[in-house]
Amino acid sequence: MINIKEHEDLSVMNHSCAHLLAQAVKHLYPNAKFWVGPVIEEGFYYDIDLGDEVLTEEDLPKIEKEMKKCSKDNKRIIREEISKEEALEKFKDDPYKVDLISRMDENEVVISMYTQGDFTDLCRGPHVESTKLLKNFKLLKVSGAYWKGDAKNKMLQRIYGICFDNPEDLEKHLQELEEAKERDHRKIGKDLGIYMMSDLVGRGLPMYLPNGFILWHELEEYIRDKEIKRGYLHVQTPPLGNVELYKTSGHLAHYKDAMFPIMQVEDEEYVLRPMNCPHHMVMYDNDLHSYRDLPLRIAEIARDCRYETSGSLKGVERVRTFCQNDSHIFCTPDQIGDEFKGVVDLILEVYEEMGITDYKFELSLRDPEDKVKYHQDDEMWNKAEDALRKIMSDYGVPYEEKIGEAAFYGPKLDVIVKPAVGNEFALSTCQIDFCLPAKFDLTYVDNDGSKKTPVVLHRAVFGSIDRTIAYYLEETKGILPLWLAPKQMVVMPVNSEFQGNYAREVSEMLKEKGFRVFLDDRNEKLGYRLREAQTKKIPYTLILGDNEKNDKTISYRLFGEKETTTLSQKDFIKLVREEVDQRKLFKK
RNA sequence: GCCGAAAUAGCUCAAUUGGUAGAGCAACUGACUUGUAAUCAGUAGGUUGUGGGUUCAAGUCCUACUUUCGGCACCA
Repeated sequence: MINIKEHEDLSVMNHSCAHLLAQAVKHLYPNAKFWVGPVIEEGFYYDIDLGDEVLTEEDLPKIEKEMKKCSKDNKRIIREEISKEEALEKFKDDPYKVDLISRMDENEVVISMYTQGDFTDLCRGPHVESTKLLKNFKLLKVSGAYWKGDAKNKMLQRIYGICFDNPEDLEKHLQELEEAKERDHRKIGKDLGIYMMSDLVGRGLPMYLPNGFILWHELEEYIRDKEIKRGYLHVQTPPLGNVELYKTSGHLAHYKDAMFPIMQVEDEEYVLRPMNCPHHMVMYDNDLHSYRDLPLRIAEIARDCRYETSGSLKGVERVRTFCQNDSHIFCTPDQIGDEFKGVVDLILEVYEEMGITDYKFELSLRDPEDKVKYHQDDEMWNKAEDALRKIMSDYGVPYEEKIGEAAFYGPKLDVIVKPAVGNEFALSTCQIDFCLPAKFDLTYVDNDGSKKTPVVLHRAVFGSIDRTIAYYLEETKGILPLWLAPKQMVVMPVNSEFQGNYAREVSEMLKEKGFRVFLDDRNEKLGYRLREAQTKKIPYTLILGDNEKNDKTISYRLFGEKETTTLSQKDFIKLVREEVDQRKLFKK
C-alpha cells in the first residue's frame, strides 16, 4: 500500500487537500475552528473544533461535495509571508491558530499563510498551485482526537482523507483498503475457526478453537525447539503472584493502571501477573551463581494478564490475557553484546523461516535530558546504547532510533510490523535491564570472588503467541504453510461407494504417519467438496478414483492450483514429510 | 477511558414514512452415486444484544447498560 509521505508530489497534494477540506468545512460550519491538518502515510487529516456540532460518517459526502465545488472554482493558492504580530492579528478569532503562532519563534521560522479564494490558513507549505488540481480525493473516516494528542485536553473532531493525482490511483487505493479488510485476522480467524470471543467469558479474553490450538501448539513447539538449540532453559511459573513480588520489582508502582486490581485472600494480597520477569528473578535467586554459569537463559511460554483499556482491544492482537514467548538472560555486563546479538540472530532466523519480510527495527534509547525517567548512571547507558548501535550496524539492517522511548530500566530493540488494519505494533522485543536484578538483590560470584549484580536481557521473539497468530494469519491471508496448517490434507473419493474404502485406507495411513488428515466421503459431487476444501484453505486435496485405487497411487491438488499430480503413496509421503520437516513456506 | 457508528437465524445480509421478521449459504431429512470451485426437493432454525419507556401497534422512536467496529489516548 502506498505511503503518501514518501512521495513528495503526493505529499504536497494531500496537504493542499487538507486545506481544501478546511475550506469546505468553514463554508458548511462557519463557526469551525481549526487545529492542524498534516499529511500522514495514508493521506491527510484535519483536526477541527465544531463547538456543539457533531460530525458522523454521513456528513462526509456533503463535505466532499463542497470540496468538489471549491476545487472547481479553480482558485490560485497564494502564499504570503507575515510577521508574528500580523499573524496573531489575522487569526485572532481562532484560539488554536493563536496557540500555534504564539509558540513560534520569528527568528527561527518564517511564518506563512496560504489563501485560496475566501479561505486563508496558517501553513508552512508548500502547496499545489491551484485548487483545481485537487479532485481525486476521498474522505475516509471521522473520529474524535485529543487536542495536541493529550487525553487531558479537549477532544476535537478529526476528518481523514486521501488525495491522488489521477482517479485510477484513488480507485486502486480504495480497493486495497477493501482487500485489507478481507485480510484482517478477525475475519480470517472466524472463517477458519481459529478463535472465538464471548461476552459471557469476558472481553479481550480469546478462546482458541481446535484449529487455532493446533496453530498455537505448533508455534510453541517451534520456538521452544529453536531456543533449546541456543541453550535456553525452559521453566514454568504461575500466572499470578503475591503483591509483594510486584512491589519488590517496582511494577506495582509503575504499572498499576495496566494491572488487574489486587485480590484479597485471607490476609494476603495477590495480583494476576502483567509479566513474568519477577518470577524469573526469584527463580534465579534459588541458586548461588558463579560467573561461570553465565549467561543463564531462562525461558517460558508464559501467560500474562493486563488490564488493557476497553478501547484498545483488537482481536487477538491486543487482549487482556496472552502468552509471551518470554526469556530472561542473566549475564555479565561484558556479555551483553554477544547475548544481544544472539537474540537478534534468533529473531532474524525465525522471520526468515516463517517468511516474515515486512518489518522494521526500532532502537529505543533514553533521552539524556530526562533525569526523572532515566536515573541510572550515564556510563551504563552509554555502554549499552553503544553496544546496541554496533550490533545493528554490524548487521547492516536499517533501524530507526527513538530517543526517549527506552524503558526506564534500559534501552530496547523492537521489531515493528504493520497489521492489515490499524496501528503498527511490536512483534518481537529485546530489552536490556540494569534495574531489576538489583531490586531482587541478585548476584553472581565473579572470578575475583566478589559478588556482582548481573544484567538482564528481557526478550521475546513472539512478543505474544496471540499476536504472532494475528499477524501471521494476515501475512498469509490464512493460507498457512503445511507445518502450521490446522488441516493439512483432505482425502476425497470420487465416488464414496466405489472408492470409499481406498480413501479410508489412505486417510488412515496418513494419520498413522502423523499428518493432520480428514476424510470427506460425503455423498456430494466432487466439485462441491473440492470447493469447500479451497475455501477452507486446505493445502492438499487428495482425489482418489478408480485410477488411483487400481494403481495404489495418490492424486492431489495443491491449494490455489488447478492441475492434479499423481504420485505413488511412498513418493507422496516423502514429499509431504519433507515439506513439514523443512517447514517449507507456502509457494505463492 | 474518550468521540462517533453499529448489533436481526450458526455465517453473510434484507425488512418503504412504526403495521404479520425474510433470503442465500451452513445444518437436518430424502432422492441422486458423482473425476477437479456450489445436484435437486423438503424440514427445522428468531423473546431482532439486554433492561426500561413512548404507542392501538416497535427490528424501526426514546433511554440506560453490554459488546463490536472506526479513530484518539494507552501499549512494561
